[in-house]
Amino acid sequence: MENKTSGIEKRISRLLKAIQPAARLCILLAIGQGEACVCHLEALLGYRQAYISQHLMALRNAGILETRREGRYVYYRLSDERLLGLIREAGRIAETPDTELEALLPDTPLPHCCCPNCRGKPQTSVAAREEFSS
Amino acid sequence: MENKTSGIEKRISRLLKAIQPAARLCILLAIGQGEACVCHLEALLGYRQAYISQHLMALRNAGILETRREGRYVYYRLSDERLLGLIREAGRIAETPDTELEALLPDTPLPHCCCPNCRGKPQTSVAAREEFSS
DNA sequence: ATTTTATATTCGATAATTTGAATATGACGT
DNA sequence: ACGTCATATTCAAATTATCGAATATAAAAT
Repeated sequence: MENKTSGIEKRISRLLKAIQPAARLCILLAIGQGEACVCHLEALLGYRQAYISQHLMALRNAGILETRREGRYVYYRLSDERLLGLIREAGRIAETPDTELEALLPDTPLPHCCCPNCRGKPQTSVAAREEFSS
Repeated sequence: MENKTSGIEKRISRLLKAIQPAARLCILLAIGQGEACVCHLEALLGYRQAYISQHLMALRNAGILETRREGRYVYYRLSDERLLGLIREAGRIAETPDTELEALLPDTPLPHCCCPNCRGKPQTSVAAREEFSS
């Protein structure tokens, strides 16, 4: 294959490939502009711990996520906030009403999460998230 | 795997997956806001015809490209111009200076292209594209 | 020290993607 | 009708991604 591709598309390709799997989009949206620890994502998204960790590792290796350790908890945050905008724009193009996406962004205490940010705090209607999920 | 993913991420995922391969990004950038036929892409990108057609088919199946037949030529265009913005934003996030991306967008006559748009027209500096490509 | 809790890593089987090669189709010129 | 040019499709092999299962590490609690 005589490839005339400049390196730029390859970088974009790597970025898109890293965020493309649905589970990773969920994770990124769940983290949003804030931070989230693994147990939070576990409680929010209903995936198993190891599964989430694998995706987090992939995203970290791609330079998309950064971590902060605090005791036994590890908090993940986006290394570039523009990523959220990118995903939102993709959502618009994919014929998603913007409102639906917003509903996925919240960063609120969860009943089944063990992390300091969730424990003992009041719970919002967002936890009703499980309802409209498959 | 007890998946709590709503359908939105899946739609985004499908979109990103469709445009993610580097060859498809090249194709989409080559088409730009205008139109391009297969032979044009062939001449511009240096891929083989069948290879390009395969990617075009995938993009068409994903609803990203539309076609217009004119004689024996088939012209492809983006079904949604916002896709270019999406790719550009991804380029920015992937630490690509915007100028580099712009250099990939032109829609100019090519020396080795047989299509009506290229044949017989003067050639611009853009055909020097082959130089800085791998 | 040992256990528990939170998170990370490794491994392997299955599934999906990629890409070249060969071939097919469809339109035009002769 | 036949050949040729532009494009599309099919097939299969090689590569790569996905995801569950098992296990490892790291920090706190006991």
